Amino acid sequence: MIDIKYLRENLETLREALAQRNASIDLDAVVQIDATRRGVQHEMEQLRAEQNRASEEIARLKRDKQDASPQLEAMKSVSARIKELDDAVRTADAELEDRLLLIPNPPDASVPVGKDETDNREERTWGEPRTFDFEPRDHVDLGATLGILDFERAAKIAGSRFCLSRGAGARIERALINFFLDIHTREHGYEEVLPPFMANSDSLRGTGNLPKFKDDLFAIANEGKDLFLIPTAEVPVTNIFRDEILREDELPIKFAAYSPCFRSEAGSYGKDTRGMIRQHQFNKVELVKFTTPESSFEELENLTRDAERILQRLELPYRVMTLCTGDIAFAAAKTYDIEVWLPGQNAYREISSCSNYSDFQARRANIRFRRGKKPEFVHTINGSGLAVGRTVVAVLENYQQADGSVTIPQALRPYMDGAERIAPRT
RNA sequence: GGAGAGGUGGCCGAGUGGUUGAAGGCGGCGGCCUCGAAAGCCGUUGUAUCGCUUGCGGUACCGCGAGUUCGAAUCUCGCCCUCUCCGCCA
Repeated sequence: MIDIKYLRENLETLREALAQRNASIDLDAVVQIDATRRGVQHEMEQLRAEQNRASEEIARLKRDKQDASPQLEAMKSVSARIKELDDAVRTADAELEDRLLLIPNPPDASVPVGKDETDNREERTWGEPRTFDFEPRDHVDLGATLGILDFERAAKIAGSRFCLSRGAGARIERALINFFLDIHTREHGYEEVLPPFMANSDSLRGTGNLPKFKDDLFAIANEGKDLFLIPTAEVPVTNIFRDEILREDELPIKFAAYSPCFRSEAGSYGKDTRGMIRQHQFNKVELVKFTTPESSFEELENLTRDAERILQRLELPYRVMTLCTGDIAFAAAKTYDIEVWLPGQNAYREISSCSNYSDFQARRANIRFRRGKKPEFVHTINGSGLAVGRTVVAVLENYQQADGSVTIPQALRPYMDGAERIAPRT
């Protein structure tokens, strides 16, 4: 959430930043509501002060067994007026909050200005896309031949955009989860957490998924339940410290969490319908950091490198893109996308998105830390480390052989009972 | 799902209509004492917001929301959450 004080004092800067994001927000209306609210609130507080003084007077008179009825009579109208003003303040407060919750995070100055994904900037590439002496197949073909990915039966069970993994397909998914968590906890210093896979609306508001992106979520249908399936472990993990004040010497706090992720994909009809690139449910290991404001951009660099290292260990070629102002997500101040090479699509595809949210989520979720007298908002950073389903896709497509079998990456073999390849079912 | 108990400051824990932002304790910070430390003693120690601004003052906050009242941590109603017992259950 944007700081209302910042909005008041940097109106034109903010207007420009939001324009670069292609966001149309009526900032003047916000300023107007804020001014009205403060005016009414001030008037109300003056009256309350008067009421408090009178109350003390009345208490004193009663103690002394004196008549207080004139004071009581006089305060009746003051009390009524306070109630009116209080209602007005509440109304203005609610409207102000509604509007503030819909204002995106202004992009950091280092973010390239651009209108859409074509303006994203390539930061670096790693590895060489492999050249095939045969026509490489995509993971759907490979998965069918190998008998490890069954989309037809998944559709029977749950509908489109689900996958049923079998045998080595299920096994490699589990192997990757363990591999990711082991690297991040043993080598990168993250603490493993296993969070709830459902979260309430306060939590989703904290991370910025609500109120604006309700349609992207699956809500639990039970009557009266305020619960949603999490779209990413970022939601429960970021909310671990909601409404808490941390100590400076605890920071940075680094969590790695496995969770399934549930997304309605409401806005993506007809997009990536083939295979397991875009599913209603997928596994992911998420990295989440809580940092001081001055260290957050450095910590974003580190977190991105931590995610990249997984691809390096799996020897999968990738590139890192900085998202431009027009492509960056609602809550993020800066985002790097890591895109893995997929021979089946002859393209780089996103496998991790690493963002610095600055104090945007911390303000919404009220996550602070203390150094000196005043508590300050922390900065939050998170990124995939990595999306598991898409890693399966990348491994199958990059490690496929002419006979339809798939070699298992060296780093993964200890997690697969030493197996070296996945062979077609006979 | 049924029955009961309870939600107060960083933590524990008093308070049951009127100097209560809230006793007391713990913890934190500063000081005294000491060669140093511990113990002991003294002092200090919430958050948010508004207004004049080295500082000071106002207002709000005792799970959340509504109500009664001149005045609510305290009384009434609704909701949420936690704990204990029973039932069901991986």
